Amino acid sequence: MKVLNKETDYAVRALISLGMKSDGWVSAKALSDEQTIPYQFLRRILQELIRNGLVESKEGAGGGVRLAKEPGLIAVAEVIEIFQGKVQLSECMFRKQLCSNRANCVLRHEIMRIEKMVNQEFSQITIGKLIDDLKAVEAMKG
Amino acid sequence: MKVLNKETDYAVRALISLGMKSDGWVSAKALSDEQTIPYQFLRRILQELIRNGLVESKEGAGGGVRLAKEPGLIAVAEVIEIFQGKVQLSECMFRKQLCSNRANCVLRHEIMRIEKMVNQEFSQITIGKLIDDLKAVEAMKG
DNA sequence: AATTTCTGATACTAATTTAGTATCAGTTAA
DNA sequence: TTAACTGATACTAAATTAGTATCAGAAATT
Repeated sequence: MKVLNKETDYAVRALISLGMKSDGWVSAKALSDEQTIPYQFLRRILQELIRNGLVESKEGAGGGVRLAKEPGLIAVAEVIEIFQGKVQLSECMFRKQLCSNRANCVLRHEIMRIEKMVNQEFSQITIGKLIDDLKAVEAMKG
Repeated sequence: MKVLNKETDYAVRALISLGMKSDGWVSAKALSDEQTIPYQFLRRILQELIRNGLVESKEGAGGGVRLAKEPGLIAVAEVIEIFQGKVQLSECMFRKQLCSNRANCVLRHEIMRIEKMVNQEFSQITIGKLIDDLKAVEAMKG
């Protein structure tokens, strides 16, 4: 059971990398090389991040992308939602056969609780936090 | 982002159904009809549940399957693990580029915490509990 | 003005996973 | 001996995920 797919994975890595370079525009090519993410794939991912306001871009030579917000304001939950949609159960688990009244369905209730929990957790992990953690690890290594 | 796939979904439904019939063997055919689960698919799912000791079977005419344990001792977590494997992150998120020391990797640590949490929650939801919840809902409907 | 370096948009193919089907051998009850 | 079952396993189809390709247009550089 894989929690994060490649898009989310690459997106988070790209966001971390962008967050660590505070100045100027970074080209998709440069990012792709640095993080060894397939170039065209990364382009599409960046475009999606741009559409969703996490990243902004500048066209033309010397252009590129950069974070559109403080790293501390970008939660991993947002990234997951962009590329994988909201966490949800199999739609059929609580169907007719077992539970004719969806609204009152206790089972459904149970799992929505878990979903909410997971979402809250991922909301608290921001790109900024990941960068800090990374720096801490780097520092320890000396 | 789908948490449960069809196999898990069908498996849970089958287990609930079996748990509600306390007596005798139920044929895959009967279960398939009752829960409208594709017969051959259900057969494979049941075989997997049998291999994993959640269900036991009797061959031949008049045979079928039944729970091998108390419903209260079968956790949804087990079922998920059988059909979808342990919850895990994308393997690549914490690779070389970002974190050369997997063992000490703080990021990894973060998400393993969430995984553990989810697992604990799913461990507490047993087939027995689901059956009780279902009965409560049925009773309310009058 | 022409060229190069970049993004925007979007269509496409390939690989993998998930869902579902089919078949045959063997077991048990009637 | 036949019908109703499971055991094992190979197969196909559909959907999703991963990755590629292409063309148009924008800005910096020459």
